[in-house]
Amino acid sequence: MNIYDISKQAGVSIATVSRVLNGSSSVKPKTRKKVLDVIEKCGYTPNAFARGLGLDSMNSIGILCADCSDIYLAKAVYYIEGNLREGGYNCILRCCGYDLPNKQRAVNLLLAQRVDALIMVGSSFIEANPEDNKYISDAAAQVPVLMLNADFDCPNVFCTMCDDFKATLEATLALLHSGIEDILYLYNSRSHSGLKKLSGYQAAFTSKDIPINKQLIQFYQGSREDIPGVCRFLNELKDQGITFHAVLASDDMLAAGAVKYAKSQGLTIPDELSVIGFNNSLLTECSEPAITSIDNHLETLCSQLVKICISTLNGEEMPQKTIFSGELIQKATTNLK
Amino acid sequence: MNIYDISKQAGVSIATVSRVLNGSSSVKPKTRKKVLDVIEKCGYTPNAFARGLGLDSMNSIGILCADCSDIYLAKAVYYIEGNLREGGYNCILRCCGYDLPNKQRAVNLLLAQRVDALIMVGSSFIEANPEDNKYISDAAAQVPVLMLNADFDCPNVFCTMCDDFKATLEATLALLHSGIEDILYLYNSRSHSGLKKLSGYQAAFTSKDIPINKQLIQFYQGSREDIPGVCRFLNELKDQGITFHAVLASDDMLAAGAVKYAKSQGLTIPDELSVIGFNNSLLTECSEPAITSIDNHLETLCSQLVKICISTLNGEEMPQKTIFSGELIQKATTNLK
DNA sequence: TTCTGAAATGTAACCATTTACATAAAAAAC
DNA sequence: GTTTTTTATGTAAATGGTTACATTTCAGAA
Repeated sequence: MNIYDISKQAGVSIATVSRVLNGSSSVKPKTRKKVLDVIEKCGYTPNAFARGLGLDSMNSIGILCADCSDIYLAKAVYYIEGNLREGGYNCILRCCGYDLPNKQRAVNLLLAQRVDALIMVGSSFIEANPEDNKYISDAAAQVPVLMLNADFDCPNVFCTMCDDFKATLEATLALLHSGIEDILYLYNSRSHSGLKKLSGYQAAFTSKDIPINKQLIQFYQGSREDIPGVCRFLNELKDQGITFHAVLASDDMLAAGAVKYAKSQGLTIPDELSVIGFNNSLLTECSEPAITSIDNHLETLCSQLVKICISTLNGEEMPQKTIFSGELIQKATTNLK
Repeated sequence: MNIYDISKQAGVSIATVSRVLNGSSSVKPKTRKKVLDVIEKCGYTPNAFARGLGLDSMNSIGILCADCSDIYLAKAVYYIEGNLREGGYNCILRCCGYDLPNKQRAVNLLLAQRVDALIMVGSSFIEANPEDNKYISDAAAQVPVLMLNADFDCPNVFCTMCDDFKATLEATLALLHSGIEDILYLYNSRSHSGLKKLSGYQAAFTSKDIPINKQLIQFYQGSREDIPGVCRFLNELKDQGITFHAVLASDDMLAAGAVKYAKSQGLTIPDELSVIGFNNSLLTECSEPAITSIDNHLETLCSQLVKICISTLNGEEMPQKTIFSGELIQKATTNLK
């Protein structure tokens, strides 16, 4: 069943059938109806591959994501997919982990699938060594590249992000203002955004002329899902004599681990330990007490990103960077002024 | 840059280039090298659309999921995508919510994209009214349909699932054996699998000749992410005079709400309230105490499902149903024998 | 009625592959 | 050194759309 069959049965040419299907140029209402009736009767669906070949596009967007089972990235993928769907696009999803070769491979495979654009979800796509980011600019030479929560300067790369630096700066200042100075900064990702948060933390101390205790900057190497592991890690720090009265974590999972740590030590929250997480995810509500967290308006970020994506594909000129502010959502693990 | 350009530069025919690219029939090593060198030099990538048109396949699988931001479904999508990727397939992801029209629409759009198979992630795809499931059998008439955690009898539909009935039966029996009879069954989905769990719960009582208190079967209508809402809901039940000493929840989010409820009432866990969740997700570890939960071996389920998918596409005869057993993972919210 | 221009429709080229079949080259058999 | 068989390669016809351009149709003007 192809366009020829339809054209024969409707007694028109294939061009007319095609026009009816695409609503491109004008077709006489009577003809349109005749064609639509035949299409309906036959249950005909145009062949997407042939259409793709002719138009050089199948309206599909490649979504790259280190790990779509991550509670935060999953939400991002969800919002992005939803917005693209609304816009009439298909999403080809590829999880690629955190290693460069896999990321490169994933990009190449998506480009080979002839996606219209590439969306990189999460800051893990930017490598510390600038030369390693060639894979991004190479991709951008072929299709628009959209990055969520990453900051990368390159033509045809569009970044939509939360100002992690500012958000962390403000959260740290809020803790300092409430009189807590021994704040543990706990992070689990050396990604771009993890480091921006770290500098926000540091900037807060600098702005107050308070020296930074390097022991209070700790990197957690364990699995991203191992909350008991985070708890153990903090207990080990404590055993090493490192003391702190607040934990500022680069994500909610680490914050949840900190809450568990407080429980294991019999510390009251927030009096003896304040905890601030990042992303304001479901985990903040699951934990008891509910965790204060920095919300980065993920839904807005994603809808904006997709808007830019689609507009760019339609040939509109779009801003290369779109930056939103984070927002500290106070819950029960802090007692800030 | 197309196959003709390559064939010209390599001094061979396009058929030979095609054969080199596909490794189909034999090509003289010398010729192969010559062609590969030209391909390499030109950075040529075959046009996936033309390939799709010729082969009537772009090696892509449609993944349908009610909501890929759901902590459990996201993991399923992750495992499925990973296995498909390993097998050389692309994933077209479409979230479609829980309503029939959207599900139908999503299926049709994926079929219009000419996917090789359709994977439905989660039990939400089966409608209560059998007639409404025609959209599944219609789809199965075109491509293999694989269902995760759903049980549907239809040619060309392959189901991979956990025996929710048995798992819930065993969990309920374990509670009964430890002397708790007023067990609240709390669920938030009238999906297929939600109802199977319910019947497991009921069967446990029946097998022990204990009457079932209908007040202890409660449906939570709120959002799937609203843990405080679950807590409020349970408090309302308490206010209505409904008492219980255990909560068996159809997922971990509800169980986390139950733990919050115990806190709000000052009940000790597990002495005054036992809690059992479902899925053994990250939430079980985030909650304090960690929640006893039924693990349904999602990773195994998914890898099996994809294996069946790929084998079926390769023309192998595969079993229509694959059933695994769940496993009760004891943590700190129960004190079972 | 004829002319003019716009609207509707048709023709045919093009998109870039795969592959059945034909043919040429090489290897094996005689 | 032929003939036969096997292996390697080429030719050309699909695959099923889109669309530039050519042609027809038709309404309104002269």
